[in-house]
Amino acid sequence: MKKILVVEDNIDIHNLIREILEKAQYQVLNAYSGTEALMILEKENIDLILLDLMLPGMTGEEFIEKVKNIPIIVVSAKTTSEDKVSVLLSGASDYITKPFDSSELLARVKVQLRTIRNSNTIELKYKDMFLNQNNRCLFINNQKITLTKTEYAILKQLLLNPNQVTTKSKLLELISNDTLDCDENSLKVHISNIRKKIKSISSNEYIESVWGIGFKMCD
Amino acid sequence: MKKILVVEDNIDIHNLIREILEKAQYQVLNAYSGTEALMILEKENIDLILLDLMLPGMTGEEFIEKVKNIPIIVVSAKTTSEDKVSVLLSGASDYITKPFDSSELLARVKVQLRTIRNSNTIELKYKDMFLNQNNRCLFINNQKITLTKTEYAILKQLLLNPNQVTTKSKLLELISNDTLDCDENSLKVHISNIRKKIKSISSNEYIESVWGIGFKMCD
DNA sequence: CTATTTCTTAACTATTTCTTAACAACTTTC
DNA sequence: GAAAGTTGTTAAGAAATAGTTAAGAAATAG
Repeated sequence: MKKILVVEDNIDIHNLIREILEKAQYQVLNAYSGTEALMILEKENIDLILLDLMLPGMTGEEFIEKVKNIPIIVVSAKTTSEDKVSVLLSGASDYITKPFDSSELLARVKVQLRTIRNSNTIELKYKDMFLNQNNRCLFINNQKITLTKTEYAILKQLLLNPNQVTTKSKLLELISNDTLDCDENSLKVHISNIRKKIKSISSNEYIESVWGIGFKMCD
Repeated sequence: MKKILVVEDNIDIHNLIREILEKAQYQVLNAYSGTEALMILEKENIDLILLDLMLPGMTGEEFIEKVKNIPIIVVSAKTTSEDKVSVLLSGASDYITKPFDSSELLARVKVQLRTIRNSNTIELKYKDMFLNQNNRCLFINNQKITLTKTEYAILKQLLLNPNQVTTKSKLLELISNDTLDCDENSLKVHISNIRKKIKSISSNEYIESVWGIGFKMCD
């Protein structure tokens, strides 16, 4: 799940951008000034910055020069070539003029996020559920759930075959660490624990039990 | 000197672009069709492609999909968002509409040429953490931490794959100097020592353990 | 060769995860 | 609708893994 920092002081435009990005399943962080944005950058690992040039307290160029190694897309009302050129040369990766088309914004966001370093996230997706196979975290509605090794193994199996029932014996085989020291009782507890974790952040049901057979992802 | 391949069948525009680029000290190679461009790509080591969409014989999208790992800036007369979006999503890195401003063209060319893949000064960064690869120093919040060889190797591995779990065995392999004289116990001590050093200057947590698997940089 | 730094080992503690077991709740069968 | 079978929940203790510390071995620098 990619983290995008939106730096824009106009509330309406800020909310518009956030809505577009969240609908496209990005995690959005918000800053309303350059200094606030810099503070967030210290604490969070941001994949991309969307920046309005006219900010209180600090110019866009000053901000851009302080940021290293994170792509910046400038979103600005200034349409002249001189503006674009100076921003691009000072370090921004792209420049979009307001008013912008949401699909073009998303396309340009994607371009920035598909660089070599960002291109290797393998995610299993089901409805609004994302299982990141690189860091073994589950995201639902952009909220992170940390899974144990066994819980991860179970969910991965279910998500790999979302429309099929996975039998209890198949799941048991999966989670039995080398030797077979694991019974059906244990599996029930794991399933229960996964559901409990999910329930803490979402009211939806995700794991459905198939009586006498096993489990599958809900339709 | 960077090599730029210009793919454009209109002679006048082609010459205009070539002039602009050559004046800016780039080496320009010329193709007047998609097939010709592909032939050149096989023989030359191209850093960037400027592509007109309307080509004889092959559509722009077809061409883009055949090119791997070379940034493409599309230069097109089509100005609609749909055109831009489809081209950007199919793999182009940027899109400029005709008529274009020469300084903007040059700025966007520069942006593409300064991407990670083209630069050799990869400063490893994570949140407010910088790993200097020349002198093996770690900077957090501008304060310097001196790392040992092994500590540096571990941190470098983690920083190269942010948000990914690096397995214990992978780390062990990394730090085992030639021969395998290093066990899991030792790794635990190194991690502990790195954390202790970091803790002396920052209250943030950086290295997170993933139970049963390995370690990763914190979210 | 000596002094210093770095690495490994080992013993121990702390923490997380897994299994067990008892029981409650629900389905199916007769 | 009672009995048998299956699933769900909870809590506690067992097992596995992680973290800390200190001391001596190994490597490196002077």
